[in-house]
This record gives sequence, C-alpha cells and structure tokens, in this order.
Amino acid sequence: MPSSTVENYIKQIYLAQQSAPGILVPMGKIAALMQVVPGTATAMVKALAESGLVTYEPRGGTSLTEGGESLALHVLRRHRLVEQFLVEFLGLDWTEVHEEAEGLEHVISERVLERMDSLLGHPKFDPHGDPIPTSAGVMESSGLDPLGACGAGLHARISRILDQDPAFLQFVDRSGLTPGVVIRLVSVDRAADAVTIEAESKATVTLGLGAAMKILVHTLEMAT
Amino acid sequence: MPSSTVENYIKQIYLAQQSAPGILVPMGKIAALMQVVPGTATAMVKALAESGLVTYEPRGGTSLTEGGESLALHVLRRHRLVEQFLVEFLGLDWTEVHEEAEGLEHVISERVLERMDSLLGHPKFDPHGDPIPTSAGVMESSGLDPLGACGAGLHARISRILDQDPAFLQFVDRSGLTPGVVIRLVSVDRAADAVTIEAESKATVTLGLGAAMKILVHTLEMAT
DNA sequence: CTTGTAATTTTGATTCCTGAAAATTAAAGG
DNA sequence: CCTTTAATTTTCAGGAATCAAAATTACAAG
Repeated sequence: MPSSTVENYIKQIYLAQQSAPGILVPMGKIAALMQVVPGTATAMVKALAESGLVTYEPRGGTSLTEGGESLALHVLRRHRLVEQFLVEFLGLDWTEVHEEAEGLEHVISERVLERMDSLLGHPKFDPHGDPIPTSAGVMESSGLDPLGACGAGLHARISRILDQDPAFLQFVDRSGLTPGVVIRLVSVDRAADAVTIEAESKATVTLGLGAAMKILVHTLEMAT
Repeated sequence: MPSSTVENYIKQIYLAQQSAPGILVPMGKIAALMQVVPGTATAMVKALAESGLVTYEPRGGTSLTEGGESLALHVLRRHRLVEQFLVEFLGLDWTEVHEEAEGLEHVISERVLERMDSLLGHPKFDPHGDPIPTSAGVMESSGLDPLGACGAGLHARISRILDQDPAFLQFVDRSGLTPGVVIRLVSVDRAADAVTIEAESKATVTLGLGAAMKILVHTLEMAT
C-alpha cells in the first residue's frame, strides 16, 4: 500500500501534467508543489520510478505510468468525494474543505468511500467544480473556458475554480462567483488587466485577469 | 503535533493503565499491544518521556503524565465519535467500524469532529458502549459489571463490549447481545466455564466465561 | 567557443520508527 | 547463595523521507 507521501507526489505529478500536457513534469515543479528542496524531489521520483508509478528521464522530467495515473485518479476521487461530503453532509464551508480532505484522502477506506458516494447520489463534481473520477478511474474532461479568455458580452455559468487557497475562494464566495452561478461578462480590459462581471443580482465585480484565468465557465447560448 | 505513532502509543498506554490501574504499564505489554519488538517499545517510551507525555521508570514501566492523559482522551474522543458517526450517518456495520476509525482518528480536524458531535447530538457512548470523552477531556467512569462476574437470575442491560475483534463482535451481534439489550442471566456454571443468558425474545445463548467477562452490563432492579 | 545562469543531481547527514540479537537485570527456586 | 528464567535494555542496522550544500549538466548569450 502506497504511503501518504507517495500518494501526494503522484497526485501532484498528475495535476502538473494536466496543466502542461504533453511535456514531462520537471523536478523543480514537483519540488515546488511538494514544498521540498529539489534534491528531495529527485530522490523521491527515482523511488517512484523504481516502484513503477512513473517514468523518469534524468534531466528531463517525469510522467505517470498507467499504474501511476490510476493511483492518482483514485486519490483524487477520495479527495473530491470527501470534500463534497464535508460540504453536503457536515455543512462545512466549501472554501475550507480542501485542507480537511488533504488528510482524509489517505485513510478513507473503499467501503466508507462508496458509502459516501451513494449517499451523495454519485456526484460528478466537488464543491469547487472539480470533476470526480469514477471508481473505475475515469474522469470527465471539462471543456470549460477560463473567464479571463472570454470576450465581453458573454453569458456564462461559473463551473470550476482552479485554486484551493481559502483566501481566494473566500473572495470568490463573497463576490458571488461560486460554481453554478450564471453571470455576464461586462468588459475585458486587457490594458487594465481587469475584467468586470455582472452577477444575477445585477451587482458587478471587477477582478484581475490573473484571478479571472482561475475561474472556468461554461458559455451559454444567450436568449436574445 | 504528535505523529500517528505517538498517538497510538499514548492511546494504548492509557487503555492498558485502565485495565490494570495503579501499577505501571510494563514494556512488554506495550510491545504486545503495538505489535513491535520489546526494544522498540523501550526506545519509543523513552522518547515519549523525553517529550513529557509519560514518566518512565527503567525496568519498572511507564505511566501517562497529565499531558499524556489529555492526549489519550482526545484521541479516544476522535476514535469513538468517528465510530458513532460511521454507524449512525453512513450506516456501516458496528462490528467493523473500529478498524476504520483507527486511521481516521489521526486526521480528523477539530472542526470536523465538533460538527460530527453536534450532528450526533453529543452522544455519550460509541456503538460498542465505550464512553466518549468530552471535548474538555472528561470521560465518564462506567460502574458496570462483567457479565461473567454476575450471579444467576440477574436482570441486566448489556452496556459495553470490551473487544474490538470483528469475529467476536459478530458473534455478539448474532446472539442479540448488542449494547442496549436487556437480558436475564439464567445460569452461571463455573465448573463448565459457561454462562447462559435469556434474551428479550426468550431465546437463550450459552457462552464461555472468557467471553462473558468481555460483556459489561448494567444490573437492573427487577420488577418482581 | 567560452562563459554565466538556472535546473538538476549527488553526497552526506538527520529524524523517526523499526527489527535483530546480544547483554543486562530482577526475581524466583532450589 | 547460586542458578535459571523472563523481562528489559542496549547496540547496531536499515528504510523512508527529508535538508544542506557542493557538483554537474544544459543551455542561452555574448
């Protein structure tokens, strides 16, 4: 059985691979994500390669094997299902459940997990809009657009927030930009590095492009 | 923050101290409970003493300090509350939740724990009848009698099962001797090493004295 | 082609927890 | 008082994961 540490490395490599597909994940990236010094990442990735979870190219980087990807998806399933459970059944704040799930994802048994899954009605997404892999290890690919890459006038539904930092999530929450909410993109001012959004309540919020890139939306056909 | 290993040692020392009050817990006992070789237990207890959780008398044994006892009670609170939650809210089998809680007890945050506690209505006992310490670290002392030490004819309510082995618990469950059930002690045959019990349903079960000592009951005034 | 820089790897230590096996101690029995 | 036995302690070693710091490599710029 893989240790929590192994599961965390594999999870981070998976996520890094998602955000930069095609290329190998460099050691520096892993070290940063895992908050360890580079040498530690190198040593660990070598060990992971030894156990068949990743392939390792010296001075090139690493990528998950099939086994590694399967493990990553199972860890993500546990993490996201737990998040959903904590929000739905325990009434915790969605901006703070990520941290809770970080620990729980390594100790939840299959039995408990499947119980949660069925109580929740087999949810497809967690509170941040992140897709939940199936127990078979299949995860939906999103087909969503970063708000910061959309054009003015667009109507869209907020669908996913790509940042787990409570400070950011609380800003999102305060601004009424939680997943599920329908908004209109009032303006995109590339020079000012800002976008302005109109919520359902007609209130407007302006945020930086950097933040807007972390908010994924599903664009809607507008009923003219 | 104490590691899972530390929490487990402290928990076992606490439980050992409960079952043999007054005397120091010998190293061999700890080694057996933790399933490590004696040398490991010695080394670990020295480290625990170093960090102020236990007192250690070479060749004598160990006992918890106030700090150690407080930690033990918090771990037990987490363990037992989680068990109760798994049974009440996730519908898991009470004979199997102990193992699940073994892992969860080390990663459940205060926030999640208190949420569970209030959803459960601040239960005083877990599914095995084990008392749940309060968040302040106070645990009720039971005042219960082992079934094997009672006299024939007695009416009593099953209140606590002192064994977490699923095989034993399933036997208890099958025999209808779960906590809460009211029974009558038909006979105690010390020579045959057996006791016979009549359940509410009038069905009778016979079990060995060893097993009967692990079942604690609350004796009832009988309505003659 | 040389140099500077950034990323990576290597080397050597350290902490935590563990087992194996030998040495020590305490206690009990003759 | 000596001997046996059981419990405990000591010593040594090893695996997992880490850091610090030096060495190496790759690459881009001059």
